[in-house]
Amino acid sequence: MADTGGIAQDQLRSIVARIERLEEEKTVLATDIKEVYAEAKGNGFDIKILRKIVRLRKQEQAERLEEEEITDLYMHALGMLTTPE
Amino acid sequence: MADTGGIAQDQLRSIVARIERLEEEKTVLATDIKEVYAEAKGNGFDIKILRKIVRLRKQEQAERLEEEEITDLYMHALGMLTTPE
Amino acid sequence: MADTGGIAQDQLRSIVARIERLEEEKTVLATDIKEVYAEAKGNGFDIKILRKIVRLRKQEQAERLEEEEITDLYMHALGMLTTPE
Amino acid sequence: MADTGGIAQDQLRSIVARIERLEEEKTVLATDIKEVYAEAKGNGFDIKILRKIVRLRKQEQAERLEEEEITDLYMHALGMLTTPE
DNA sequence: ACACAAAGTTCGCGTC
DNA sequence: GACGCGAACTTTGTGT
Repeated sequence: MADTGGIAQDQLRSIVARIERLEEEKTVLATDIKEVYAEAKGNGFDIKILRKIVRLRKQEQAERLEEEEITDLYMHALGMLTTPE
Repeated sequence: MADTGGIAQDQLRSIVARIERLEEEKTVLATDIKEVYAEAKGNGFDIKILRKIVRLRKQEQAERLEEEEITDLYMHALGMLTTPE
Repeated sequence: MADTGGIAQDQLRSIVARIERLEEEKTVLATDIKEVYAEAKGNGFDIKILRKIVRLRKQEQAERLEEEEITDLYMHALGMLTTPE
Repeated sequence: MADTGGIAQDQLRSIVARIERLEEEKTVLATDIKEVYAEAKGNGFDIKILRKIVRLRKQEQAERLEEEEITDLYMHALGMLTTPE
């Protein structure tokens, strides 16, 4: 990495390129999502409610995962498991 | 949409499913990006600096686009271009 | 606000002072919370689990509020209420 | 703590209650701070700049404390002070 | 103004 | 007991 004239620069370029590529794809998806909402609105759905439904479903899933986690945590605390794999 | 017993529900399901699918993909990309940063860190790069580089490049690109836009605008104003189709 | 030599400066001082005062109090509370965790650890409790319990309880409360909200939203959407007050 | 049927549960309840109480107060303060910013904005101040001012002042204070600490350290090392407190 | 997403900072733990 | 790592919390910026 101290070799600033050599391999490090190539590595840096590669890293930046990969990140930019991924971020670009992410932006595309964000756009797609917006379009779905817009289309739904065109079909008479209320975007605000749609967003809330999506959010609620995400929360419910998160809650489920969280509960599993805490169960695992307790089981470990009680010595019922040795290590998380 | 008032037809709550029929097609609207199917539509709603479809919309929510599409959004959730896209958001999931977006999450995957966010994870991938984090992994690239983590890998870079493992190779001795400073994540904070990497983020700054990426941010700067995005800004520069935005500025370049901005300039192109303004240039186009002027050229149109001067009658040097016809309207873009 | 353009009157930089006069009232605006006093206002600015007052604003900054109020914020700093509040942040100081906030920091004190954060310290207190840490101390409770530390004390609990001294009594054989697992900090990680404690944090998770607290988080979970907060989520559950948030979920309850969220559901009420969405209920209201639907009722409005169905024309059962006129305006949110 | 292994006495899950007895005192530990009371202790746990007490711990969680204390934390939740403190966090609630902390939330109130956070809200108050936001309100001060909002009010300032209403009086024509730029929130972003205000935040920067507050941040800078905090840094400066931290630096001052740091210097005092180092000074104390040196003075101790030179035997110019006895141990504090 | 509110909620979401991203970034930065801090904290707790395992290791040496 | 100090240091680094990984995770959690906080804060900042953005979009609706």
